[in-house]
Amino acid sequence: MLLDRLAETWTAVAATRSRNAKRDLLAATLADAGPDDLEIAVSYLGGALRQRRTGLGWRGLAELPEPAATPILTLLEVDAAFELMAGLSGPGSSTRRTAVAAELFGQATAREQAFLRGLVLGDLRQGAMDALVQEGLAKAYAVDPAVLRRAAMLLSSTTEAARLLVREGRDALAAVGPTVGTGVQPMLAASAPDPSSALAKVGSPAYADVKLDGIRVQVHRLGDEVRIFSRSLDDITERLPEVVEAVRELPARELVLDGEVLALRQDGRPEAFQLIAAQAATQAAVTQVAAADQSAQLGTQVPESLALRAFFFDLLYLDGRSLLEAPLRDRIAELERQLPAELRVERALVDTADELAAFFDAAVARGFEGVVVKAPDAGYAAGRRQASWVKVKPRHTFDLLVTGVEWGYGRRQGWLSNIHLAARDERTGEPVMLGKTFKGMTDELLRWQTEHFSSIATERTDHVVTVEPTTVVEIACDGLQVSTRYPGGVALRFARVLRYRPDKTAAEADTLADVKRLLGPPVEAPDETS
DNA sequence: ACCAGTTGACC
DNA sequence: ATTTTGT
DNA sequence: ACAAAATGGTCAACTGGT
Repeated sequence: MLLDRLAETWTAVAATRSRNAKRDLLAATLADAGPDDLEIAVSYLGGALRQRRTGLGWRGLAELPEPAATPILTLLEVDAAFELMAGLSGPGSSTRRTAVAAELFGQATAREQAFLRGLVLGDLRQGAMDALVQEGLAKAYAVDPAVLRRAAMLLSSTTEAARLLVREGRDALAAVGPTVGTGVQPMLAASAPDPSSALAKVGSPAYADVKLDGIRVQVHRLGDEVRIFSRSLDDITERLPEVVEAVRELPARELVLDGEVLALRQDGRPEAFQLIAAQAATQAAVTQVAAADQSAQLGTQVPESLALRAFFFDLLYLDGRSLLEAPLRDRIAELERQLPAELRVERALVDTADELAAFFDAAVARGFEGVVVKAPDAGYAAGRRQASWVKVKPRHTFDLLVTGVEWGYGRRQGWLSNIHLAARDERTGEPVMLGKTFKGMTDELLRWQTEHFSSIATERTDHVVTVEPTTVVEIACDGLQVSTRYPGGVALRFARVLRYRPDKTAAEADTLADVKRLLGPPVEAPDETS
């Protein structure tokens, strides 16, 4: 199949808002793809290359060669080119990658170049992604969409489901079960603003799990072989040797566990997410030892490595038996039989909103992120964000100044969208930037912002309109994080707009000191000798 | 030996 | 990650 | 009820250049 066929489909899919029409367009193209093309077509129409990383990004695509006049590229050729780029590493690889990319894009027509660009950047904007491609594929092959979706979730991707479907047929799809060693799409949680609405969504009684702010992991064990997958099903086994060891010591031979990895301090409170994530992103212990040796010789400091531990909250597979369809209460019972308490997330079974609120308050007081409220009867809905799991986190609010706004893209084109947020410096009164947000804005608010901020603009560039720092906006966030980018040394985490405060003047906005109170009482500064 | 820019992954 | 919009 | 888009911040790895 020619790449042009997918580029054409992409244009057509983007042109309609009807999901059914999108599905039919996708189905027509997928029905025409041969067995060798199907996986690539499924992946590309879903907006993704088959390679997880190619080393190409927006910078690498900044200058493209003249487009070709006629389409000649085949899917196999394109996939091979990206495969080549993905495999390049070491000195000279960057130059080589640029050359390969230039050759590929030089053979592409203008429309194909735009399509490829969207694939590389994950920026297709056609109003259809993985889920709609599944529907299209199901229609093209006349299989039950629910069967296809389930297979995709259990096989880790729609591409894998497509491969199985085209090679082994419909029956093989229906027979798919969870397999030790193949990542299952993790179940996600909906969210609620407070404990009582969470309980209202889930129903009672409900389980309340302490929500840990770390790295989501799915751990597979088959005998001595242990594999750890991240939320996106990346294999991160090499980065978490302590977790491998802990799981190897369990009595069960075959396991698929769902949990969170983090580090606790001496006092039992969790380390900051930033430290945990940094540790988890660091390659194998061998490298760390080497780095420590090296820095010892140089007399420099290497940050002390954190002891990462896994805390599990679900069990999906045990010794030949899938537990995906089993109700949570049964999965929990089995989890408690198989794992010692030190490896489990703390949880309670609650009946009332008051009990839940007390559990939530206690968890937050101990430094944890919040709670996840779960329906005892629900099965494990792989890959879905259902009301059977609902997370709740404390919400903090500040009144901040808007110092600038950025022009939006895509459906926000032509509107001033992303706003720059600042607190007042308590001494000088000058705004200190703490981050940006585009969240919480309705279309109506976007219209208002565009008009309002245009009227108080002091400076304009291509992307950013600087404004007089007089507008006060009420912002919600999950907390603060240490920042080297922003001058106050902190940035807002998950900031979103609640409402504008036309009733407040700039002088009434919160100060940097007000915001920093969220960090808790200031820590004794260690003696800094250099 | 170190720095800066880019990419990719986590939340 | 969160939120809004549209089917 | 679900899917998609729009865009946030941080960190480590990697590469090329000084």
